[in-house]
Amino acid sequence: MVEFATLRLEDGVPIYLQIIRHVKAGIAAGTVVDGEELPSRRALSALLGVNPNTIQKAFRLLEEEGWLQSHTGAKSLISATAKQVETLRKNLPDYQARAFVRSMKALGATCADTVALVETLWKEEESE
Amino acid sequence: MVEFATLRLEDGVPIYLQIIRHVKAGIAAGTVVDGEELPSRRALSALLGVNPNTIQKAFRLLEEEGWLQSHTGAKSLISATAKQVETLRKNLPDYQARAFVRSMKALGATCADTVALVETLWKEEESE
Amino acid sequence: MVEFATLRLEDGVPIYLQIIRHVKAGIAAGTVVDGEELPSRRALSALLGVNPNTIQKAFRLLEEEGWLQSHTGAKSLISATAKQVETLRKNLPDYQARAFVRSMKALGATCADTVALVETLWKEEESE
Amino acid sequence: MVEFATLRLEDGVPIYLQIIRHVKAGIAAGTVVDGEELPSRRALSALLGVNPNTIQKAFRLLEEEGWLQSHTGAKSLISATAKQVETLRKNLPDYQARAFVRSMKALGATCADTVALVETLWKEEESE
DNA sequence: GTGGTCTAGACCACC
DNA sequence: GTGGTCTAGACCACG
Repeated sequence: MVEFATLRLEDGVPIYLQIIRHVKAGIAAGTVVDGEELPSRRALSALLGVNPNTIQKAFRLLEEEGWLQSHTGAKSLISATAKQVETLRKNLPDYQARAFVRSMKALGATCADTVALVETLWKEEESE
Repeated sequence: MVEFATLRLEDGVPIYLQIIRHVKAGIAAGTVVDGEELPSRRALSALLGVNPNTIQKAFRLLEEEGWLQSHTGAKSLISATAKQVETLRKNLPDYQARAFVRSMKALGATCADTVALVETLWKEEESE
Repeated sequence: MVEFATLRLEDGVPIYLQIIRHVKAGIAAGTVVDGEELPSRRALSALLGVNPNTIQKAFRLLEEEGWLQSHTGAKSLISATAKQVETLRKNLPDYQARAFVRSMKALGATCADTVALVETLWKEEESE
Repeated sequence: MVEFATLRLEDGVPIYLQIIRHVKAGIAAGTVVDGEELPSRRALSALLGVNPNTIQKAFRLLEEEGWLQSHTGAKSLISATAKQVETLRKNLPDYQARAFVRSMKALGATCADTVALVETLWKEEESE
């Protein structure tokens, strides 16, 4: 089952895009594999506190792009061939990480500072 | 004059927010100081390829938060007291890093993975 | 449903202000009452031939002044307590008349001229 | 000399348009006649508390429409042939008065109410 | 030239 | 369908 519990929605970015990116990023990272189940639209809607229509939109777009197969009355399943995954991994250059590195540089931080900060916060988030 | 040539606009995040962040990052980094001029709305609009109105919105919000002063017919000036800068310098990197850590966790990455990724990208960005 | 069919947009005055005035006039006249529905942004936009955003601005300002309540996905409703209506009924005609008197004086008209003009136009408008 | 002392600038309408309308309305009303002097740009700017550029714009447009003749170093003079005045009187249907009558009707006032209100306010304004 | 505002159209999230 | 927001372009007043 694709995991959404750890997804924190960010402000200013369309929610349906964040959901799509989350799924794609999981596929690229290998934590989400072909044939895996997705939560039902209703469950995900409740989990994220978002309108079912918005979930529906994300799922529809994912299906149109071929990352998802959904059959009425059954759960949606991830559909990712090795080739698709390969392409994704190349074309999804981990925007967030790259943007993060750039912004830390803009703030004048060093690589060591940044790594230390990440490690500190990682532990903090763990204990929450 | 505050520098914007290095700003690369990211897709999916409101442009005016990216401009605000860029200015704040400059202030926090110390490359932008109190009393410094900002480019005119038209100049910045042409440089970034966005509508002057979008720049206007970013500047208006920055003014409302007290980071700049603008007077009709004259250039806008950065307005940052030492105290404001201090606060910003403390909170901004932390805020960015926390969002990044959360997104990496959501992808199922480990702390070690993340640190490695940051170090790799840091070097890549350096050589560009 | 608040009626806008009789509203004739005037040139040289911001459209959103004319819309605001029309709604307030309706409330002051008693033809628009508390709890009444307003047309949707799209419907009114089509009726008046202006951008939906302009309607939105008028409605937003009316809401900020407490003359209506709007909830996403539902129609906007007029919100006018008896006290608010009373105040409006007293001040609005006076305000409009004062501006008119000033402009007629500025043209060098006499009081008698002005009264005659008003009476003439009143009849003209009646027969239309 | 064309009189501007009684002109009260209204909010929301471009200042240069209000100045143009004031002059034209004076011509149509007969209180401003051919050959009459206008105040200097500087004097009018000071009187109305408005930027000289804005006065200049109004004068320029009036001249382009043929209502004004200006010669460098001399005062501007009204230029209004009988025919022009006739045309103006027909085409300038006293927008303000008509708009005022309409708005009072929208407020549910009667003709008598309105006339009484105008007379009251006329005296009030006089004593100021 | 400068900043400020109004109108316009497209897109988002919600019912 | 609804209201809310972002981007866009033109115009205004000002120095």
